[in-house]
Amino acid sequence: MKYTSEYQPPTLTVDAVIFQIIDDKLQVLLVRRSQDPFKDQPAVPGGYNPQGETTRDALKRITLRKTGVDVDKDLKYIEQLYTFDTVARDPRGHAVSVSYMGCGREIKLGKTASERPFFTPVDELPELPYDHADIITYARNRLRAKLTYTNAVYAFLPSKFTLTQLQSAYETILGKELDKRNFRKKFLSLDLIRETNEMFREGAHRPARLYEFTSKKLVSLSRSFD
Amino acid sequence: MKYTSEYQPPTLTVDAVIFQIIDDKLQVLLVRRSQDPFKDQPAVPGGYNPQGETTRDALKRITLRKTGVDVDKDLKYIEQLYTFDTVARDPRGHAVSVSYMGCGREIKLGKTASERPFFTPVDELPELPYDHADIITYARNRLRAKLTYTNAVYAFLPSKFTLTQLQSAYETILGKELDKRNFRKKFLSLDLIRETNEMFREGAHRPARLYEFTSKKLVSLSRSFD
DNA sequence: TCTACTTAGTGTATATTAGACACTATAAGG
DNA sequence: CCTTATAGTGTCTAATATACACTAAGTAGA
Repeated sequence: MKYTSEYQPPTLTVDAVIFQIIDDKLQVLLVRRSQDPFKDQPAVPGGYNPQGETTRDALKRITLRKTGVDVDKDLKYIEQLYTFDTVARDPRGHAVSVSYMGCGREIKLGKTASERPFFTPVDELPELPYDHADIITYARNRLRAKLTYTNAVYAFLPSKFTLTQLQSAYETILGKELDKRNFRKKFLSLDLIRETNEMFREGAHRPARLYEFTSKKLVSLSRSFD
Repeated sequence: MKYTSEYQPPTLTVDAVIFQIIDDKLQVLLVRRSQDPFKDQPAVPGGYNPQGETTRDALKRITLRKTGVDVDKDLKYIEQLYTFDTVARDPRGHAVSVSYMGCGREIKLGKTASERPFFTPVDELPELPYDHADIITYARNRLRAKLTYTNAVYAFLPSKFTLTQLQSAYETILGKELDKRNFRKKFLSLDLIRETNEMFREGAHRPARLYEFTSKKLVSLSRSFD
C-alpha cells in the first residue's frame, strides 16, 4: 500500500503478562477491567498505543496506571513476546496487540491503580476475554524455555539467595521436581552464580549459604540447562 | 489510554525477511524501492498495513506485489519474528513494524513485481535503510536457533533429498562444517526423516539414497540438535 | 544438655550422548 | 579396466546426564 493521506492504520494495543512466584506458585498479574467491553471481568492489563509513543513506553504507562507496577523499576526482566492480530477487540474491528512478558519479585500493586490489580496462579486462571488465555500460555512457554538456556531465573530471586530457593524457582516454573544433587552440580558448573560469605538463617535447622548471580543481565548459555 | 474518538494509532508496517539457499549460500530477498524515501535503494520488502487487514494478510499482499513471491505458495515455512518500533520510518514520525521470516527453495521472482526483487547473500549485504540490517540479523539468529531444535530445514530442501544435501543446508545456515558420520548418526536417530526406495543419480560417482521428512509441519525436538 | 527435628550439603557409579577419526562401496567416463 | 568422485559406514574416547542416601549444623523443647 502506498503511503497516502487515506492510509488508516489499525488500532494498536499493548498487553503485559507479568509473572511472579507467590506461595511456590507461578502467578500472573490480572486486572478487573474498569471499562466496557468486559467491564468488571478479569483480564491481562493492556491498552491503546497512540501515535508517537513506542510500544515499550505505552506498556510502561498503561501498566503503571492500571496496576501501579512500574515495569522499569518493579520488574527485573522484560521482553517482547509476540504480536497478535486480534479480531473484534476494537469496536472498529481489527486490532493489533503487541504483548510483553515481565518477571519480578515482591511486586507491590498500586493503591491508586485504576483497575483493581491482583495476582492469580497460572494454573487457576479465571475465564479471560479475547485471546488473553492464549497470550498467557504463550508467555509461560517462553518463560520455561528461557529458564533452560539463560540465567533468567534471577528475575524471581532476591539478589542473594540459597541454592534451595534457586531450585525451588526452577521447580515452580518448569512444573517438575529436580534432583537436589544433580541440580546443584549442574548449576554451579555454569559459572552463573558465585557463593557469598553470608548465610541464610531461618528456622530450627542448619543455615544455608547465600549465592549471588555473577551477572544480572540476561546471559545465554551455549549448552541448554536441564 | 481510554478509547476515544481522538485516538490515533501509529503507522503500522510489515516487513518480510525471506531466505533461500543459492549456490551454497544463505541469501535474502531484497527489493529496490520504487518510492521515496530511499528510492532505488535496496531494502527488505515491506509496506503499510491498513485498518481491517491482518499483519499476515498485509505481508502476503505486499510481498506478492513487490516481489512476485506468494508467501503461502512459494514458501515452505513462515513465522512472525519481532515487532520493531522504528523512529523516522514514517513522515509522521513513529511507526511500528511487524517483521516475518520465511524460507523456501527455488523461489521464482515475479516479472510483474513492482520493486525489482533480487536475492543477495546475507554475508554480502548492501547498505540498508532504517533498521533493516538489524532485522536480517535477528532473522538469521532465529533461523540458526530453529535449525537446532526443530525440523525447519525441510523448508530449504526438495521433498526428497540426500543426506549430503541435508548436511549441506545445515552447514550453510549454521556457517560451520559438520562431521559426516556424526551428522548422519545423530540426524537419523531423531526419526525426523525416513529413507525412500529412490536413489539420486548425478555425476560420475556412486548414487545417493533419497530421504523424505516424516512430517512437513514444524516439529520441535525435546533435545536440541547439534 | 541432650534429644528430636528440620533443612543444608555432599559423591559415586552407570548410562547416554558427543566427538574425533579413515576407509570401503558404487557409479560414470574415458 | 583404470581413474575419479561422491556415498556410506563403525569404534573408541570424552563429556554429560542420571540415579541414588547419608552426614552436617542449626533450633527448640524436654
